[in-house]
This record gives sequence, structure tokens and C-alpha cells, in this order.
Amino acid sequence: MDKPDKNKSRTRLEQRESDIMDAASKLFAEEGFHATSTRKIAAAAGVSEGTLFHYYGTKNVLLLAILDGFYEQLIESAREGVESVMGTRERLLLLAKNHLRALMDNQALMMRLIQVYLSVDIYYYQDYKKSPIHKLNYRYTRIFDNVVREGMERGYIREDLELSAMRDLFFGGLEYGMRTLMGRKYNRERVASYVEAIVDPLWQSMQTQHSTADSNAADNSRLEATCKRLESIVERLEQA
Amino acid sequence: MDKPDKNKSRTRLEQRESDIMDAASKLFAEEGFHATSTRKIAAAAGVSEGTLFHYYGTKNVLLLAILDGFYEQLIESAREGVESVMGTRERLLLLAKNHLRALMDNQALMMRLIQVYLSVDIYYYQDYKKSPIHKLNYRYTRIFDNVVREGMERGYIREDLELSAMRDLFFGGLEYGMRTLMGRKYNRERVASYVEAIVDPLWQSMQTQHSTADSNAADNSRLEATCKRLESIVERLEQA
Amino acid sequence: MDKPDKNKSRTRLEQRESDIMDAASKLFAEEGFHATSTRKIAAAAGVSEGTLFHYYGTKNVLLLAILDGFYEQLIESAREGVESVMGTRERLLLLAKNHLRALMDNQALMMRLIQVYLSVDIYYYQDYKKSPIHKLNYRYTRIFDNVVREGMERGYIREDLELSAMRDLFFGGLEYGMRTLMGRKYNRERVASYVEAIVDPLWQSMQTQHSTADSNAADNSRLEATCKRLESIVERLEQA
Amino acid sequence: MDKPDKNKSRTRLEQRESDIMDAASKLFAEEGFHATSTRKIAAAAGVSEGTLFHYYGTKNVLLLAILDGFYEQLIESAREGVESVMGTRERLLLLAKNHLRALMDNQALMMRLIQVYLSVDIYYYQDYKKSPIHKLNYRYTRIFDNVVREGMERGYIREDLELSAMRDLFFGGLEYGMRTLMGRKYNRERVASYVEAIVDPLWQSMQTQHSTADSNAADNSRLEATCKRLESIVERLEQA
DNA sequence: TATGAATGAGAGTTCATTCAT
DNA sequence: CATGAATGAACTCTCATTCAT
Repeated sequence: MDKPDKNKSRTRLEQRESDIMDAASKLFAEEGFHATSTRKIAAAAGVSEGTLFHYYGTKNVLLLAILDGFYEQLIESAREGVESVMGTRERLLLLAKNHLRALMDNQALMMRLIQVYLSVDIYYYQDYKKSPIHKLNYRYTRIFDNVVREGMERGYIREDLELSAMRDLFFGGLEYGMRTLMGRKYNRERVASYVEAIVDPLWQSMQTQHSTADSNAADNSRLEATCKRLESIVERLEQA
Repeated sequence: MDKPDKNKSRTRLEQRESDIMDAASKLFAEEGFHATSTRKIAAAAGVSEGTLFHYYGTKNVLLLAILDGFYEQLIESAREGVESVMGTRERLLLLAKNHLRALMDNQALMMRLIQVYLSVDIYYYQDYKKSPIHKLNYRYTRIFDNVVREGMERGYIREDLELSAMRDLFFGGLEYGMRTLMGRKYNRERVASYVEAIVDPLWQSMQTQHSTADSNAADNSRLEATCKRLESIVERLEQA
Repeated sequence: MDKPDKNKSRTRLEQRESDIMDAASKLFAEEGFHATSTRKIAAAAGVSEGTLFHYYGTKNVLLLAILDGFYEQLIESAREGVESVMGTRERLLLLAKNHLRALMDNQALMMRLIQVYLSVDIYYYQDYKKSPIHKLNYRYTRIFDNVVREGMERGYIREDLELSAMRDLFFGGLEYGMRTLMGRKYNRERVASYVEAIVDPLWQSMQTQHSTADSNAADNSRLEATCKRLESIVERLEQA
Repeated sequence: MDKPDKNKSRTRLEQRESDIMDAASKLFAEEGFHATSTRKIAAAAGVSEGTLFHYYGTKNVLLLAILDGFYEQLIESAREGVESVMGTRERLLLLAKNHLRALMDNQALMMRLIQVYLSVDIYYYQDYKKSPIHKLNYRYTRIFDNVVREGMERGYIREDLELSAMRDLFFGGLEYGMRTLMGRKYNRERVASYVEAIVDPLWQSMQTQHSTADSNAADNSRLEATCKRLESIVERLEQA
């Protein structure tokens, strides 16, 4: 589309860029950010150390580029997923699956890298909200927000919901659970059922609440349980 | 109990130990693990670097000791909290408050340190389940598990609940949300209301389903009060 | 042969390499391996400490490189010496002089370095025979072996000789004696006469043994051997 | 024999001293002088580090004490050996066996320690001859010297022998050969035959010479010259 | 006499980054 | 644009030795 010449050279540059980013991603994921030297990265990418710094002026910049790419991909696949189905619950399940899969593909190290990034650059972006990562994360979580808001508009979800708490539970729950999931082998079915176990309680509490029938079942059963305990105490007392 | 002399020296040792741990905790929290040199820690603790390594053979060991202490405290306060109230929901609220407060007191960096620890020692404890941190975390989350299980036994919570998913949502949600909370100043009320916003959806989905529970709030609270009175009678009877 | 540019830079690299090795050799010799810090070496070589580790990844590697160079030189001069004269006894004298002179030029510390090296790397090369130093030493002592073997073939030396014992006496005697020699000032004549004092007893015991009967058996067998060679040459000439 | 009280306490002190020396000897031998920290030694000896420095003010002093003890033992057993047999050759064989066995019992590291010692204390005893080790070594090698001298007096050994060269060959040969011997397992027979292989050539060259070899030097040199001429002709022919 | 906590200098090594080529 | 040699500050950790108890 562009001039072939420019196109060609741009392609080569891009090739190198992605070589470096791939190598760095892999190493960061495997050994951690601090344990990965720029020398190792350059070697793994098949370029000289000088070149690495030619492309990314700083190790931190490289880290940010990786995270950026990761989020960009995450956002894109999330958007595609949301557009592919209609129901709010189905959309949430898709978002959850997408999130989990992306993290697992990267050995969950992306999460750690984000932590590192925030550690490292806390000096530059004293206000978390100004940090590039925050902006990316904001763009990403807005997708979830929009799905929920649309659910509200359509009446599937009660309107007095605290959206931010729901968001925290959704993403926090997934990420926290991932640690457990990680130990075992990647398993598509397990992921699916885990995702449901996370989403369902949230989905349930999101909905407008019907059924006046057995209204206070909880309290009823509490009463029943208490009665049982009283009875058993009475029995013991009688035997004593 | 011992000779005063010995006692004294033991105290001095312990003093030094805690000086070092305090200094290290502070610095790790402020600047991160990797950005804090042992030199800085020693200086901040008012001891020589040699002494630091005399007490903790390795920077990693020091990190582990800090995390250990943190968890120990967390576990203790959680247990106390659980024992101080009776209702399951109240207990969950207390656990959540305790968790959040502990994290915020440490500038939420404890979470990062745990990540660092797992990164660093992944080589030693190839199986995450064998790592000391996992064991501590297990002990801690068992408190939550027990609260929920007891709720089930007493009939307050439906028995077909997926406990592990609930745990993930609970702790994950809190930790994820903490980031947002952190930016603002510490505020006891805000924490309380945030905690409710996290716990309520979970509590709701834990209970037997489709209850109109909140629809007739008045009756509900009367029942609630009665339940509580009965329960406390039971407690007293059992202890007698 | 190459571009002068490349050639030049290669030269500069080699210059640096040898600067470092020279400085290290000197310091190791003067103060011993353990007492010489990499810092000192770098300073003496006029490079930064980083550069030192750029060239030799480890202090041990540097040590090995020095020993390697030392042996290489030793081997070369020994070979030249052997080729420059014909008689077995003369060759042994030359080898001895060469050995002694090389050691004395390095203040005899090379021997100590070899010991250090073997100490240090005993863990890496559990089998002594696999250590690089052993291989170098083997190459070197083979020169002595070959001289003796040729002496046997030519009949100057009795064939029932225990070569390994002879080798031990030769090199061991020289090195042991060197300590004594070291204290005094370098003295070409003294070395020459000392060398004879060491070699002569060995030479004597190498030759076919007394029995006054055929008094000059050695010379006789030399004559016989020479005749045989002459005869075989004549044969070849006749066939040509 | 002494006062029981003093005796007792002296015994305890001596016990401790020897505990420390034994532990240090073992560790020095196994890991080398520099790789063995005083902490390790103290732990292995079952005393505190303070105590170690109480007995031996310095790590170097400890080293010297060990070497001193080693030599003392070596000297004693050598003297006993010499007195137990009469023949000069037998005495030399015994001395050699004794030397070899002592070194092998200590994993040959004693030799290295001596080197270390000389390195370390070269600053204190700028003149080798004044160093304590030199004195010990002198006392020890005098035993060899005396055996040889007595052999001369009794007429077993020719009187124009260069004693110092003989000594260098004897001890140097043994120590050099030990490296080879070390690799294999300790084997009493092997040691015996090795010792003979070392001593015999020396013994041979020590004896009064019945060969006419040197007696008729004139004839000899004529033969020699003829040989050389023949040989050079052969060389030229072969190269042609 | 025996202890072991405390020291601080110094060790080897790593590292992100620069810059002349 | 690409290189990789060069840097030197900073790192964690070790060590022989001291000294108050």
C-alpha cells in the first residue's frame, strides 16, 4: 500500500522490534524482570545489545512496550468476544475466559510485570492515574463496565448495583484464582467450569430479585438450625 | 523466668531483629524489594551490614521473615475478629476489614513482596505448594473457609456452594479493589462501606436462592433480631 | 590481510587482553592469587573492572588463561630446544635449563598458581585428568618422554627404564631445587651447573648398566644403531 | 606425674587444642586454606569462634601450628625408620615410604599448605631461611643428608656426590610423583614399588662407579665425536 | 576461660547504558 | 542503522578479628 521501499524497510524494523519483544516477553515470564539482563534479551533476540537500546531506549521502556502490546491484544480479543454474543451473562463468561486464557498463555507473569512496572515507575508517574498502565487498564475494564451497563439498560441487571465493586470482584477473583489454576495443566474444560464458578455468583447478585414465595428462607433455616441445637442441648442436659 | 541477665540479652537480640525487620519492611514497602539494597536496610536499622547478614543469612531470608511476620499477625487478628462476633455475615465483614487494613497499613506492598518472593524462590520450591508462603497463605485462608463452612452447618449458607470460587472472589476482589482505594487517603468509613460493597454480593449469592430477603426488610430485621437472641442463648448454654 | 580497520581493532583487543594478563601475572606472582583483587588487576592494567570481566568472565578463567599462556610458551621453547641439538643428554640439559629459566622468570610463582588452580577447580574437574591444566602438563611432559624414548630407540638409553619415575625425578627434582636456587640472584652459570647436577645422576642411571666387561656399551650400541640406520638408507637409495 | 590438678586442666586445654587442629587440618586438606573459614573450623571443632582465636591468635598461626605438628610427626617417624634398619639403601627406601605415606594420609594437601604458608608469610619472613617452615624443613631433610653421609663414610656411596642435588631429586621426585599416585586408591604395594622406582636410579648413581665409562675419558670422547659425525651424516642423508 | 554477637572492609561479579566505529 | 567493547557504580555476601559479657 505504501511505497514498496519504505514498506520493506519498515517491515524489517518491525520484524526486529517484535523479535526483541518476543524474546523479552519470554524471558521476563520465565525468569522475572529483574533476573533478566538486557544482554540475555539481546542474545535471545539475535541482535546486539546496542540495537536493543537503539529500539527501546531503556529496559523500562521495553517493559512498558510489552505490557502495552499485551493489553492491546487483550482489549481487542475482549471486544471481539463481546460482539460475538448477545446475552449479558454470556458476555461476562466470554470476558472471563478471555482474561484467564491471556494470563495463562503468558504464564501469569504479566500480572507480576504490571506490579513491577508500577513499582519501577512510581517515581515518574507519582499519580497512579497518570501512569500508562493505568490508562490501558482503564480502557480494558471499560469493556466490562459497558457490558454491565448495557445489561442494566436492558433490564437484566438491577440498577442499584455498585459497578466498581463488581468489577473488582470479577477481575480480582479471576486473577486470584488463577494461581491455583496455574499449578495444574492447561485444560480448556477446567477453565470453562472455573469461569462459571466465578461468574455465576456475581451474575446472581446482579439480577433483579424476584420470587416473593418463600421470602425469608434463610432466616427460616437459621431458626430451624438453632432449634436443632437447642434440642440437642436439652437432650444432653437431660442425660446429665 | 530466666536469669535477668540472659533475659536482657535475649531482649536486645530481639530488639535488633525487629529493628532490622522494621527498617526492611518500611524500605521494601516504599521502594520495592529490588530497589532496596542491604546497605540501605542496615543503615536504616542502625546496624552494620555484617550484622544484618548475621541475623538473616540472605536478603531472601529477610524477605521471607517479613512475610512470615506479616501473615502471622494477619492470621492472629483474623482469628480474634472471627471469635468476636457470631453471625456469618458479620464475620465475613470483619475478615474483609482486617485484610484490607493490614494491606493498607503496609502500603499494599506486602502483596508485591509476596509476588517477588514467589518469583525469587520459585527455583527452590519448584512446587508452589511446598513454598513457605503457600503454607502461610493456606493457614490464613482456612479461617475464611471455616467461617463459611460453619455458616453452612448452621444453615445460613446453602450447601451446594463452591467454596474455592467464593474464596477467590473474596480475597481477589479485596486485593484488586485495594489499588483503587490506595490512591485516596486512609479513611475508616470509606473502608467500611467498600468492604460491604464487596461482601454483600457474595453474601447474597451464598444464601439459599430466590429469597425476597430484602423485599420485606421490616419483617426481616425482626426475624434477624430473634435469631440473634436465640443464638446467643445457645452459645451460653453450650459454654455452661 | 583483512581490512586494516578490522585488523587494527583486533590488535587493540589483543593489546588489552595482554595488558590484563601481564598485570595479573605480575600481581599474582608478587602477592599470590588470593591476595590479588580483581580491582588491583584492573587498575594495574589500566582498564575498568568491568572490562576485566568483559574479557575474562571470572577471576578463575583469568588464572587459567595465564597458566595456559605460560605452558604454551614453555612448550614452544622446549620444542625448539629439543630440535636444536641432537644428543639425548644435551636435550635433557636443555629441557632442564628451559624449565628452570621459565620458572625463575616468573618468580617460581607459576608453580604455586598451578597448585591454586588445582585447588580451586577441583570441584569442576573432579577427575584431575580432565582438568585443562592436566592436559597442558601432559603435552609438556610428553616432550621429555619423547626425548627419552628416542634415546632408547637409538640405543643410548637402556630399554628397561621406568619412564614415569624418571619424569618425576626430572621435573620434581628441578622444581624442588628451585626453591633453594630462588633465594640467590639469578645467575646463568649457577643455573647451568645446577642443571647438570640434577641431570647427570639421572643420565647416568638411564644408561645401560656397568659391568666393566663391555665398558663402553653405550657408545657401542650407538654405533650399532647408527649402522642400522645407514644400512636402511642405503637400501632405500638402491631402490630409488 | 605433675600435680593432678594442673595436669587435668592442661589435658583439657590440650584436648581443645588438638580438637581445633584436627578439625582445621581436615578442612584445610579437603577444601583448601582460603576456602575454609574460621567459622567452619570452630563449628567442626565444637568450639566457639572466640575460643579458636583464644588459642591461636590468627588463622595464620593456626596454619603454622598444623604444619609444625605435621613436620614434627614426619621427623619423628623418619628418625625411627632410619634407626630400625642398617643398610643405606634400605634407609632411603624407608624414608621415601614414610614421606609418601605422610603426604597421602593428608591428601597431599600439606604440600599446598606449605606453599600457602610461604605465600602468606613472605612478608613477615622476607628471607625464606628465617621462616619457621624453612627451619622445620631443614631439620627434616637433615635426616636424609645424614643417611647419605653415613653411607659415604662407610664407603657405600662415592664421596664426590653432590648431596644437595641428590636431596632435591629425592624429595622433589617423590612429591612430583605423588600427584599421579593420588588419583588411584591408596595401595600399600603400589607405594612400595613406586618408592623403589624412585630410589633405585638415585641409589645407582650414588654408588661408586665401576664402569670404565669415565675412566678412559680420552677414548670415550673420540668415540663420542665419531658417533656425532656418523649421526649428522645420517640426518643429512635422511633429509635428502 | 569461653563465648558469639558485632563489625566493616573488601571480595567477585553484574548490569543498564553509552559511544566510537 | 547496527555494533559490541567499555564502563564504574552498585550489588549481595564473606571474612578474620574484636570485645563486652
